[in-house]
Amino acid sequence: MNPKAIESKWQKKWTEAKAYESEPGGDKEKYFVNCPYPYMNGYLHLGHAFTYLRADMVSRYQRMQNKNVLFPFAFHCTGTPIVAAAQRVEEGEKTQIKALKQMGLSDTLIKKFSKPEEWTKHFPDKAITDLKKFGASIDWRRSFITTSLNPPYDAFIRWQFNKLLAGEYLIKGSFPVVWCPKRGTVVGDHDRLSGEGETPQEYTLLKFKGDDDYLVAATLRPETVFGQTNIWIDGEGTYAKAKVGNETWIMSEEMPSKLELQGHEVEVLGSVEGRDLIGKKYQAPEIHKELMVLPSKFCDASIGSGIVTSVPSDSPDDYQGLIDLQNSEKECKSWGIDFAEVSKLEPIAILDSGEMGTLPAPDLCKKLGIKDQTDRGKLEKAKQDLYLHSFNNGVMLESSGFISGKPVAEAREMVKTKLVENSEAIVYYELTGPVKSRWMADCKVKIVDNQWFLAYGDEKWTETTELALKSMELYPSKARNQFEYVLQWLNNWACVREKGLGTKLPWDDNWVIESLSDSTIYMAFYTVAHHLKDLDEDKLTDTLFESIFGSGNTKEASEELKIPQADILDWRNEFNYWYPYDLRVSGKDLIQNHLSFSLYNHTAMFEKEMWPKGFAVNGWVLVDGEKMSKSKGNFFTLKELVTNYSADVVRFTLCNAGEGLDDPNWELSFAETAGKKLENWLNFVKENRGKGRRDSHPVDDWFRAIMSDTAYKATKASDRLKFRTSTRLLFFELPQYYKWYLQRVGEPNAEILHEYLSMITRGIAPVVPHIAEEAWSLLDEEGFVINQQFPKGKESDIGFLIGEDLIKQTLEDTKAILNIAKIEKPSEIVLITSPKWKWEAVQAAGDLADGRGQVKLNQLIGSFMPQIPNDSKKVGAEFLKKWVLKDIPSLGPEWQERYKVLIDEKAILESSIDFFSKIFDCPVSVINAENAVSRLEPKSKQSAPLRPAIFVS
RNA sequence: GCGGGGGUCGCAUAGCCUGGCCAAUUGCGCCGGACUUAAGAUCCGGUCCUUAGUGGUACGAGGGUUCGAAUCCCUCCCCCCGCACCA
Repeated sequence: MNPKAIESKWQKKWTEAKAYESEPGGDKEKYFVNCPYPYMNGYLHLGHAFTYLRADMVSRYQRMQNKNVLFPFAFHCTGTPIVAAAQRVEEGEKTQIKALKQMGLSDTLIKKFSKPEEWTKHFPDKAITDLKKFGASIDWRRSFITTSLNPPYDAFIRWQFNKLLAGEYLIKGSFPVVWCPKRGTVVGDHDRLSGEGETPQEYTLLKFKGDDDYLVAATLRPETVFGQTNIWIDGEGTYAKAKVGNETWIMSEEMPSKLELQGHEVEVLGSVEGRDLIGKKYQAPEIHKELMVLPSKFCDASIGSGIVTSVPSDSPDDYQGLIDLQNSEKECKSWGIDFAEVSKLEPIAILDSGEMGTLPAPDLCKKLGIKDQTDRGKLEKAKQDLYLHSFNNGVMLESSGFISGKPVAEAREMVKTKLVENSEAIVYYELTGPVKSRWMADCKVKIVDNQWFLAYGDEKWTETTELALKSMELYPSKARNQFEYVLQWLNNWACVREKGLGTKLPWDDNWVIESLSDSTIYMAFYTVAHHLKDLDEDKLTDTLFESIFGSGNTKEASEELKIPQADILDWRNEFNYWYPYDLRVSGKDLIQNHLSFSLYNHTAMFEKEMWPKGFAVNGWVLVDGEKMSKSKGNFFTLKELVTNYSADVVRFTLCNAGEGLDDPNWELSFAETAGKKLENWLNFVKENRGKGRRDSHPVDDWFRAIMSDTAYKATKASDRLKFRTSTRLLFFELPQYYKWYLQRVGEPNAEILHEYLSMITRGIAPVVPHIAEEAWSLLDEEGFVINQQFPKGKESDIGFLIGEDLIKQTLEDTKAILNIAKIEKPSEIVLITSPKWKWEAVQAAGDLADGRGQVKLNQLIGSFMPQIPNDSKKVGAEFLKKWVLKDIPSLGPEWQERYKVLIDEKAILESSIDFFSKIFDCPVSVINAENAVSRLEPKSKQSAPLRPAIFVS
């Protein structure tokens, strides 16, 4: 039977049996697992599949641990990408249309994709089909899409935001964004032709007061105002004169429009030549000294404000610029400035930067041997080094007024605040580098007013959230470090947008709630989604949601909304039954936003008992060690993979790809051979079911112990979501033991064989449910395998396994020796077990060992030599030295444990003489070294406990 | 730069937290054998070097702690993820 047929057969049966439709109640413990819904601008791909498979495996595993499991799923449509893509289709943009064509969409269909609604219909439908074929154990009744296209969800989000506002988790403010002036929109990283990663950077724009105008200069280091000596300007450049508020400012020609975007009223009055400003004096902020305007070459009228304040003590550029002028009277004359006055200017020490001293810029310029201000390479480096060093180590000196004694980092904020309060400066933003939008325009910084923020920066809220994190289980536990860091670092999050799909802000419908903010507590919505689907829109009110999820009174809600109170109570109970969720499975990239946001919002919206119980994070799927990407041609959709390989093969390969935080690796070679492996298992079950002998064999117990041990380990691994480990144990390692078992007993015991078949079938069911189900039916077992118990077992103690290990080891050693000796067909094999005194020696050593496992040689020899038979004294001393002291004291507790029990090696080996003779096809005998004579004697000296000497000829 | 996770015998993976049955798991690949007209599949054996056995070298590089280090500590090199208004 081909795997596809098997898969659809069982999928149909599961659906008919409503195997995954979860209802609250019953005696079982509940388990609620979920994963982030996918964004619906394309088909599900390998990356999605990995995370969803993990959730699915957990769901199946927990079900097999006798729990009532809920695993729901939904689809995300909020935000700009769908709208933007639809817009591009509308405009007939070629790359967008080509992309859709590559997805296999017809031309007529693509035309429909100019409407966002079409995306939100088409892709979720396909995703459901794909996931069903993938064998996902999802309760589809509870599915939904986000945004105002789905009224119940829309209303749910409105309730959330009203409640957040009431709880003062939402605050209002302004916010700098990267802005495309051409398109009039915010430009995220993926909307850029160049300049990815560049962001708005906050500067302090210093104002220098003149007679009837101001010069403005942007600085990153406002604390250095105390060291200002002059003002730099581009003598060759042209500047703009503009009215800003009630003042007249002189600045670069680019700047008025930037200021305007940043919320200032600006009117350009005319222009000023840089040359005309040189030699003039302006009053510097904070220090209120008159400073002269001087020309420089590093100043560029097209960058920033085109004007720079000069702090030669701490800025290499400024220092070098000053030195250059002071070195050239001629240069000064040509600009018409007073050379004598320029010569008097000296760096003013303002901060102690530790090992770089109090005048770091001059020192550094001299040290690096900078020629002049055109020596850009060296100057840039000096600037970089100095900036970081001062920020991290600098402490302000006495000369720096009210901030003296403060570290630079603190002083910077204080100075900035004071200057702004005194109207001697404003806060101003520049991009960290040039950004070009996809609409070919140079981007600028815009200040968005009236922006709403989720106050993730709030200390109290963060504290509560940290508490929530503490109570959570994380998989793998290593991920906790990252979470702890993120909670510290998260700042207020701008949570509304001017454009895109989504839910309108309840109190201001000019704003749409942003996509990361409308997906923080929706796991709660799953619990009742199917009940709210057909409710009239006018009943979807805050009252309703508050009575289901919050502290609302159900009777009052019932009267107000004309919904039977029993219904509301049912819904409320269902929420209380499933919530909180036990586990959310996600990619590790969501730690720093979505998962943390979700935690914050849970603490804001729900009582402590409803806070999430677990997060599992995983890496990003690689394909044969490479990142998956469309351009590399290794981009696979879930659909094509399932079509090409079958669901179980994809599941098996993905499960084998990796676990933990590391990036899982999809191996094509594994995928190619996985189908065969699974088929072999089915065949194996078919051939072996009902077989086996009825009587018992000494090795049976050993294999039972191994099976139990394997089951125990597999359960432990699965509890930690390590399904690869668990599958390897059951599907790859246990069969290795089984092989050995067969080799030893010839025919397996019937009961054991059945347990073996059943155990592996149940054990692999979370990973490859279809094949497992088929195998289960071949075993003539009752019910679905997906509802059976996952294999249970217990850890077996070493003592129990030791005998079989001895045989295995001896077999391997014998083979190795034959190999080395190049004996193809031995005529005789004698296994010589170690004499009793050697055992006693090893045990004595164990007894004498101190806490760290150390044994003193003379002590051991002294106490033990008398017990050694006379004829063995010499050998005995050697043995003690070589074996006991070399190995025993240096080996750990487990090793010592092994030798504690005196086992009868001879009996064990004798019981397997038949086994050995069959393998080597020659007579095999076992003797104790004490009885070794003539030709066997020399060899017998090599015998050691659990390591018999082996004589071959 | 900052924060997090990593680097293991051709490739991929386990082991590391809690040091000692660790020349180190498992899958793939490769080599040899059986079966077969042949191929595939399957099964068996091998896959660091050396040796009628217990040796050497080796877990990114270099130091350190220890009787003992893949495992603990330090330094360096390299790879991945994230650094925000974006799903």
